[in-house]
Amino acid sequence: MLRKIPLIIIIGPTASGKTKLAVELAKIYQTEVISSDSRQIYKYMSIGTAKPNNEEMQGVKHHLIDFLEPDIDYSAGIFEKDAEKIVNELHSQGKIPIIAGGSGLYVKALVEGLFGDDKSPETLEVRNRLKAKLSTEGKEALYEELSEVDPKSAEKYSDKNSRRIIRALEYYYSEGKLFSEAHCEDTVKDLYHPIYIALDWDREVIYNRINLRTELMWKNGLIEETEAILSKGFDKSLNSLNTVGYKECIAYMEGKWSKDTAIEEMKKNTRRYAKRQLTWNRRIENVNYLNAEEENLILKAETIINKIIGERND
RNA sequence: GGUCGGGUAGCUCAGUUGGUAGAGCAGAGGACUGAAAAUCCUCGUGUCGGCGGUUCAAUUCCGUCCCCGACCA
Repeated sequence: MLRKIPLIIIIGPTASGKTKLAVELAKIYQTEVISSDSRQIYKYMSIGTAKPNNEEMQGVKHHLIDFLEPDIDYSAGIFEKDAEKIVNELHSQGKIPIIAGGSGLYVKALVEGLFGDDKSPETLEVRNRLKAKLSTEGKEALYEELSEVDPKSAEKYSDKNSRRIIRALEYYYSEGKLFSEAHCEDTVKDLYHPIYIALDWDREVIYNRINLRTELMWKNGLIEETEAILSKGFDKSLNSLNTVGYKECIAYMEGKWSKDTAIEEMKKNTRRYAKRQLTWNRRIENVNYLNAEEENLILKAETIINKIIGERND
């Protein structure tokens, strides 16, 4: 019987200390870290994404960090493939992979898998067509189209979130299958045994950490970093730059906001991001919550992990 | 000490010709399978500064006290 591969997965809102805990655990288990962060993948975006530097990594190898130019598109699907490969490599070396990062969908894609094939050029074409329709005819028209094609998906996306509508339509047109039907099929991969460790802070405390970290980012050169990225010729409309921190910094650089306003907006948007992460994480089952303010945090995490690994019989 | 403004949601304020109140922001809850640091939905009860008085009824009118601001001494 093939055993499932254990994965240590560190979750928690932004600024909760995931990176640090991941590094400490990697040292203990003599393993490596796979980042599940949709923005730390990009080169040059370091201060604004709180990408760990050499000192913070303490010699622990980090994968899927700092390896793409900001104009390269990436996605949960590509992440799944990339991460899977590294997981297998580490596992074959007898190492337990540690996954740490803020992008919940990426983690889900890795652990549970995604249905459908890779994004084909054809899919992109369909998406562009749908985006064009959105801007000329509006989201009501798109929603109507989805209601006709796939009423079940339309019901699910009754909030008329145009991103979701486009995705459901794009899936149907490029795969020839209803998005809602694909959803019903069993897509859970069941290859892995995820061990979730969540860093839990009082709301007020994590918000304070976010506020302080934001101030620090500006002090440590967020403006210079953003300037450098733009002067390399990367356009501000790139998805990679549609990111908390860079958006506000660009608004400041363009004179739309004062520096103070930009900083306050960045704090607020980071807080909201953290809140969304918390909402997402609440739906994950079998999460081991650790009070991040407690003493011996690392030891506690280690105890939990050892217990689970010792008990598992898959 | 005197005069004039103010004191209403966490903040900034609106309002009630007397029938116990509502915006913006902040915040909260939620959705979300290839853009996810993205994208989208929902949510406003608070001793209307305290205590008295008038009134069927006061947050609203009157008195008084407290607090904040400006000006005058």
